[in-house]
Amino acid sequence: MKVSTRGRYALRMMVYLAKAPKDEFISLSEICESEGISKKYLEQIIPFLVRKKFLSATRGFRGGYRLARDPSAYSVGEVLRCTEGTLAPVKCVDAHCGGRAACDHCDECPTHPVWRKLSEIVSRYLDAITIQDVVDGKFDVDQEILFEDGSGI
Amino acid sequence: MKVSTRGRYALRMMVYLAKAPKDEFISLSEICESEGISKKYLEQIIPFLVRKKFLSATRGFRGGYRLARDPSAYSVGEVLRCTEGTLAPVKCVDAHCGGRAACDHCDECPTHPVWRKLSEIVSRYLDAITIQDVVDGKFDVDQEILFEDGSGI
DNA sequence: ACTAAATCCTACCATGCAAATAGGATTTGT
DNA sequence: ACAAATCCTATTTGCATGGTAGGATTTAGT
Repeated sequence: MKVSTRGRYALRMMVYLAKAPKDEFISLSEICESEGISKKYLEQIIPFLVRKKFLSATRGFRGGYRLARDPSAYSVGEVLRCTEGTLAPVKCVDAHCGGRAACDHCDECPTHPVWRKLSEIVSRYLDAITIQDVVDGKFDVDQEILFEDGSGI
Repeated sequence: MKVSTRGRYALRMMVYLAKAPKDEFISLSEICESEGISKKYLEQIIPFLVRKKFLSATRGFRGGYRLARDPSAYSVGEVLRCTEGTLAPVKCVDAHCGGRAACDHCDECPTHPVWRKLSEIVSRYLDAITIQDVVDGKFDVDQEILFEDGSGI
């Protein structure tokens, strides 16, 4: 039930960039030194963020990275999903497999709804906070956002 | 961000036992056949549940396992914590390390509160549903239970 | 054109852990 | 004694995480 370093590093990087002056490209060396993350390793995580247009990059002299959008336009959830692949706590509730593929008896499995709800709760929380929120230290989310269907959880 | 088979198997086993006639000892063979789980593997997970008095066991002829308490007296959270070790999504919010040990700069880390809140949310949900709830197919939890501090999340 | 600073790309390695298997020792009711 | 079961301790296998290495490519400035 752990978030891997990929997702954690990615999030820290995005937050770091969000704090930098708007439109300024920050070199990977600076990010890694400040955050204490292996440059070679972060270098390996970044392409995912670039490919999804979360970051824009310039190469060459004075090159680096910056956020492609406003910090308030990223949810933490999408950043993590981008690097982790999924936020589902078990394979069989993963949207990628259409809710099956992993096991062929999800319908009868009494524990399946537990994981589905858990997945929902996790996603709702992480999708409700933005990179800007993290910068601002705001983590309390309105219950209305989390429970917009009005059906309890 | 995955729950391992240890936790999933343990939960399924507990639910299976909860459905069995009260006070009847069920052999591991029966459980494994019904649930389609490797006997040798589940045999390895069980000691944790026995040690924590979640299950009681009898050895020898006609031996087996049964729940030590009423199904409504177990939360899903404690079962998972027992087998998974922790439900914390990152080391640095793990209660075992007292909130540090993993990293030495949790105080300044802007992402730390995200993980702490996430951990809280996950725990609150899983601690609010019982094995009996799983048997009954009840997974909707009152918002009051999840947000008992009245402070949003 | 040259150079230095940077991203980009591809491959490789090492460690740990999940998941499962194996083989037997022990207990217990009949 | 026997059979059915739990208990115990190793061992194996595979894979993902986390990290390293080396170089190719791009770019700005001189």
